[in-house]
Amino acid sequence: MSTTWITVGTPLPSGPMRIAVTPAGVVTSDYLPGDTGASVPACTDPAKIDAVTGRITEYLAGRRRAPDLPIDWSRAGGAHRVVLRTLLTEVPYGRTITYGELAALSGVFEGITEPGLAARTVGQMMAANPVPLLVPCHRVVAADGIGGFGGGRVGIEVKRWLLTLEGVLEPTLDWNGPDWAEAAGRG
DNA sequence: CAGCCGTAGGTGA
DNA sequence: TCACCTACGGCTG
Repeated sequence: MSTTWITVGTPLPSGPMRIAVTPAGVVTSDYLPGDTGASVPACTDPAKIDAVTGRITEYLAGRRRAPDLPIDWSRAGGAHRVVLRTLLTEVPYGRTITYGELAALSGVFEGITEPGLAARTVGQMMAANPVPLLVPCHRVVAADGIGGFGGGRVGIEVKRWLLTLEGVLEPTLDWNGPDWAEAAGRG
């Protein structure tokens, strides 16, 4: 499977994102475009670059409710994939769900009775989400707060930024995204 | 209210 | 294949 990278500039606190695409769709996205090995070449297909760049840019500008890019699910299998797909299809823009609620909704943890175990496992799965942003793992929060996020210290800032974009959180003074009042319908 | 701990899936070597 | 590391949450002191 040929994989190529596309770097997309964003207003996120973490800076540009790195998106890996295959013929099937987006297989990996990463908020922190580290030097992930030289074996993967940059994408040179203008159509793909336009689609990926355009839709992510529009989503982050508040002009689109989801990136709506095709996802290559090959990096997530079994229960992991079920949970990610449940999140993608059941939790809409501007809504949040707790780790425990998503666990129950996915139906993957039927036999688990240990309190908190299913929720923690979902946290693991979110942390291992191969396509953050496309699968809105930022909408999954802890029962008693915002929960965590990958990518070190800047990670939680990215989560807060995305939740602010979707009108879940109120913007801070350094908010650099689209007009929140307009996006929230308070015009 | 602030820790502590159980438990299982992902990831890198 | 193995060891290590968590993006939680209920319970205890």
